[in-house]
Amino acid sequence: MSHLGNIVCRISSLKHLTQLHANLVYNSLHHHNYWVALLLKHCTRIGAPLAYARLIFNSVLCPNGHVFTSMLKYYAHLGAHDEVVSLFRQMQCRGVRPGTFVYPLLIRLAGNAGILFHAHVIKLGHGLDRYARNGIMDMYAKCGPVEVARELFDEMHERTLADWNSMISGYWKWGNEVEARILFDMMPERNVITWTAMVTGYAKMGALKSATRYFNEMPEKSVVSWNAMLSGYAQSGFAEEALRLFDDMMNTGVQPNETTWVIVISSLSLHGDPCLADSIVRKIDQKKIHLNCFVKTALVDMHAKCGSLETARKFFDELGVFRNSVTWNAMISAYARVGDLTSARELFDKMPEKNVVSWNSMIAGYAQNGQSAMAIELFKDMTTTEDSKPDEVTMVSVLSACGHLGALKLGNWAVNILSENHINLSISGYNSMIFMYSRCGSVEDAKRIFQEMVTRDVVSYNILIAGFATHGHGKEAIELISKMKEEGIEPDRVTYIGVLTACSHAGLLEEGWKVFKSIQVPAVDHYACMVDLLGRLGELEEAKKLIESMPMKAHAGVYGSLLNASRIHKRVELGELAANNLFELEPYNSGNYILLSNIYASAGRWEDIDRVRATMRTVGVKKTIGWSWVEDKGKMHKFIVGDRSHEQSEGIYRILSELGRKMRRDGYTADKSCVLRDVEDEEKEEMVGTHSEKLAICFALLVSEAGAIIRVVKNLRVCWDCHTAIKMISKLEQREIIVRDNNRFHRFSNGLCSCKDYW
DNA sequence: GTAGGGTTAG
Repeated sequence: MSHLGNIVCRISSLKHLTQLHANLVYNSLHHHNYWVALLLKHCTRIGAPLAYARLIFNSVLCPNGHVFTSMLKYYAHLGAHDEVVSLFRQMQCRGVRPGTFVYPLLIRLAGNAGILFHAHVIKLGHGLDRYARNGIMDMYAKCGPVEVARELFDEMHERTLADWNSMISGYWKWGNEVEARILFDMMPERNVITWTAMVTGYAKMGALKSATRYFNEMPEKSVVSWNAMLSGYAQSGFAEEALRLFDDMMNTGVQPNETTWVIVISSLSLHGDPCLADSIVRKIDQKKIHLNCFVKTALVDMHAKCGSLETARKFFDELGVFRNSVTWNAMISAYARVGDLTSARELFDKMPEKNVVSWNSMIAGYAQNGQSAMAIELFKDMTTTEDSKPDEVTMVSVLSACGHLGALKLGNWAVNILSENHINLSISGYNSMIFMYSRCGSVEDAKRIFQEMVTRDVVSYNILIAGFATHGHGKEAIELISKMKEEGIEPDRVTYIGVLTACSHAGLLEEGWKVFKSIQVPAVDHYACMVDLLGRLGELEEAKKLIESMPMKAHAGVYGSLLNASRIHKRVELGELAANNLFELEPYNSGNYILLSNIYASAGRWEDIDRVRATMRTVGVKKTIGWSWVEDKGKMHKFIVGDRSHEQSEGIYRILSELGRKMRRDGYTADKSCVLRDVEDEEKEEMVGTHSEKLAICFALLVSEAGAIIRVVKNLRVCWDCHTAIKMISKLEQREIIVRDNNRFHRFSNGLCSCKDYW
């Protein structure tokens, strides 16, 4: 027995626990209530896996109150509410009556199931026990309705300190700062828990000044108080302040506990400095601190964010059965962040119990790495599973993916899901809706959502301004600057990029200059926008002068604008100048070679085009593939040049040749200056050619209802030849065709296009 | 045996 006692004292891992268990089995003690209860207690403490705890529990024949209680605690600790309820019922069936202390425990840990227990407690006549009474009140304070908790509180003849504290933390939980403070001020006496609750409350709402005031005023501080203050800084993103406070804490002589380490490590993840991360790892090693799964998970995240993925993975693998869902999620999002979607998906599929965050991480991973269609696909899987319901974060990714695709029907479907699931939106939720609508070509809806918002931030404005810019609404974009200033929101770098782009697309030269001059310290991007604006309108000398006057080095965007302007105005020498700079700055961007070739083509300098082609071959740069896509019945259909892989290809090409005949009849000839075309064997094709946007439009003509608006998205610029062709199609077919290319909308109807910036 | 602090996703 004393041998067993020694083992029990040393239990700090699953290995020790299994040793003890094996020992008990050897001594035939594993049926005994005493030992089973003890084993289960340790299971809870070290977070042993569910299957193992169940094995231990099931080995006892007649569990007594202690065993049941230990198992209940284990389930409650896991947050397995259903198991708690069913085990409690089992306990009643077996006629095991637990001591009164079980009730507050269950009520506290069982969350919403607590109401069930409330009834039981009353029935069993424990209603007046002060622990049970506090437990019930605390349950209502935490799970709501908090008013019921207040009723119980008011009914009490004498209140303990714990009752006051429960009530205060209840109010904080529901964001009621006023009531929390009133109670705090009314209290006859306070303890460290009361003070800490106030610090936590203010820290969680981001009111760090108030939090600090209470923290400094409190008569005594515990580790928990320090942790509350630390996490306040960490949660608000003030990593450096948190680390400074941690130093203060160490100097005061307070021993950090595991929670402290979790907070400190997560602050370091925020900070992202590998050196600091290393130093904390060394400190932990030196102090031989016991690392629980929370600390290890924090370490996984920290290494992923500022060390290396390999180290993170090593910690992840080492955790083995101690991994919880957060550990998995941290690792999944680590892979997703760096774009390693294969590894992320592998873990995601392997993960035993996924929660919302798992889904969100994976969906966001796809959405942020240009895999919008996959993001939506995965979201559809999510809606068919029982385990997790989408939340705001999910929908932000989904809406953003719909926006990138330009899938309006899918976007509307996502908006419906928002209301069906009663998902409340914060500013970023509304922002993603504005983004979706404006990228899907529906500026009116984007504007409507923007106006509906009660509070907006700089991002809301920037998204709407960018939306106006892509639609060529220059004046409206400019107006938003003064509107945001009236609202007390300062325009930032991105705001001005949007407004200047809008001026450029709308041809507003004077207004653009005025905006540019109002920027206090213009960045390179602002110069690039200005060069674009001047260049498009033919002020090429002025544009060149502006580049020469720049206080900083010009980047590719600046020369890109100049090159594009040279193409528009057929200025060979200026184009060569811009192109040569670009070939140095970004030798692998094929677009620059194409633009230069087009300039040569317009001047009839065909041998120079061959030279550009040769350079491309030497450098090894391949022409970027252009693709277009169209939404039909919630599905995206994607086309590349000369695509014949679509199942309705036959119909598409039939429409294409019919259109070709009609257009030739009306005097259409393919533009020869459109050299280095997508298709190599151009002669073989029917007149309209096979550019992807034309195929996409023909597909839409084939499947959509007569008169419906056709929406096509293209990843590159719509070429001049296509632009002409689509104008003719819109007139011939009497259809409105909206094409979004990489930065603007073209709205074709009755032979005209809305864009004012296309030459 | 009551009340306060922790890791992941946009």
